[in-house]
Amino acid sequence: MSESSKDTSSGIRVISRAAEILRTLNDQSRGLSLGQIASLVELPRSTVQRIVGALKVEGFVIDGPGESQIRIGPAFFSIAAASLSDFKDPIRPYLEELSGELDETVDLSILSGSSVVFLDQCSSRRKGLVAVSEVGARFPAHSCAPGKCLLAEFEENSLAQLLPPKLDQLTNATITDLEALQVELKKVRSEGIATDRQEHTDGISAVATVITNLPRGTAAISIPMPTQRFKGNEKHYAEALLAAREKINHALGLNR
Amino acid sequence: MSESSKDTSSGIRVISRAAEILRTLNDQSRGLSLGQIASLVELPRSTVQRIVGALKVEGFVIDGPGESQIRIGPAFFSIAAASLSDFKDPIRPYLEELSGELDETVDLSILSGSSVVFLDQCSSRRKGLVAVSEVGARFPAHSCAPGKCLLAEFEENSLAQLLPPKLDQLTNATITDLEALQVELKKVRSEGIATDRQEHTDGISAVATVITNLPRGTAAISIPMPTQRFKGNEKHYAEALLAAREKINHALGLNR
DNA sequence: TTATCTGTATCGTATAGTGGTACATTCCGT
DNA sequence: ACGGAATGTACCACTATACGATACAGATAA
Repeated sequence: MSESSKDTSSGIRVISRAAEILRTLNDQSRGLSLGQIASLVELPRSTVQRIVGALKVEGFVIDGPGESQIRIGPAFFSIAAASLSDFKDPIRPYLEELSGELDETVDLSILSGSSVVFLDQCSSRRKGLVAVSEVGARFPAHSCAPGKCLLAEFEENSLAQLLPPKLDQLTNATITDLEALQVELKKVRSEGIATDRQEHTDGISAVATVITNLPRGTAAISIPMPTQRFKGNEKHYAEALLAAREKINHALGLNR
Repeated sequence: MSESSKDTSSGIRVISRAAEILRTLNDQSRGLSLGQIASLVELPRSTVQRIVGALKVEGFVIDGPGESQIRIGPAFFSIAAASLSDFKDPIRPYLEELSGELDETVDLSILSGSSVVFLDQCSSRRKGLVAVSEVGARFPAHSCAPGKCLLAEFEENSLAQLLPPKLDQLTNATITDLEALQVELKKVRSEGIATDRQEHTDGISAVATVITNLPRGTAAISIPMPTQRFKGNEKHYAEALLAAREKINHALGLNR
């Protein structure tokens, strides 16, 4: 019913609050003060201070040099560093192979809330125009190829909760209407390929597909490139991507 | 002793419990069942199930393919991936420079509890014998060069709580006595360099130094190599390391 | 069959987290 | 120099909240 932002919905309240604080901290890599966090997550400062204090003890957050510099802490790195390798390493060889074959950049990414996060990248050795995004970068999911193929894995009706109420417009090709996005995702589901035609960055297009049933969840592989190289070769890149996916699924023993 | 494992000591109980569950999961990268977790962290299964449930909602843990496959989840990656880059990227160029200059592997690591975790690595292009440890790997801190220089940053009396009661012996050069370790650390503090003479792995020696006051905490830079190349050149490598540290401190505007 | 795992659900209880309120500092723009 | 508004830290009565014993369905094994 209507009402409130009882979005929490389930689980232990402190934990969902702590998680929200961590997500908030992660967005602002400059660091935040207790008060800033409190107003961003809409909780009393005293409550935030206790939770942050607890997270600090565990190393999940850390004080920066000065005041108002609370940030994501090293415990996060140490836990993630180990598991991140488990995630990336098995797929890495296939990214390299695909990248070498096409001589284009290939990215590995996952969904984090309504954003795509890039976990790994194989750069092409090509000179001249190359599309590169940083590992660790976040893109709004609705605006890029890997995001769209990851979103396509969800039920139609669960998307509304997942996505923000308003879809940001990044270029004039960005899909900002939920209905239009649903139509697009339907196409993605049937083709197995998502295409981004300058929807995130002018001049850059991309294709992507999804790898499901990985031991740690679902990831996307994408190939971004200058639109000029993409035009006319859409099919070529899509097929290479699907072939790579097939190879990965087979090699890692994923069903589907 | 006395009593209980009230090691928690501070913070919110659920959070320290959740953190312990996460650390436990991270150690066993194969995944664990609720019951297994429960017995490892010594909590009732129902309690573990609620906490794990809450963590699952937030994406911090995820179910693996089958049963008894609870693991670290993608939310961890997505938060860490972004912040990890913030941590590594500013230092990376200097690692590369040092690695190129010496033609040896250079590692970046941090302390996680009583372990060292490797966050980044520049491999030498040298043929033949090269010392490589995986990014994400964990070494007991007392047994390796980066670990010793990170431990040297602590007060003498706080070490006893930080380290496990018994120091594991990995080779017959490993320091397993706390007193002896304290003496060694005193030397590390005065010289600014920690040396590992086959204390972690037979045949491998290493030097390391510490970078303090980084925006996200403290890290170590280390150069592992076959003992045969290290012998007689200790000073050469130590000086290169200190010079690199100076350069980093200056470039990143860290005091000290 | 029984025994032992798996994950899931229920529910009365009191513990554990909550958040108002207050304080010492420090850094602003008066 | 002076408020005013930040900062982080601390206290504490209240009751909502997390706790964990207990139970159930399903799977696997002996």
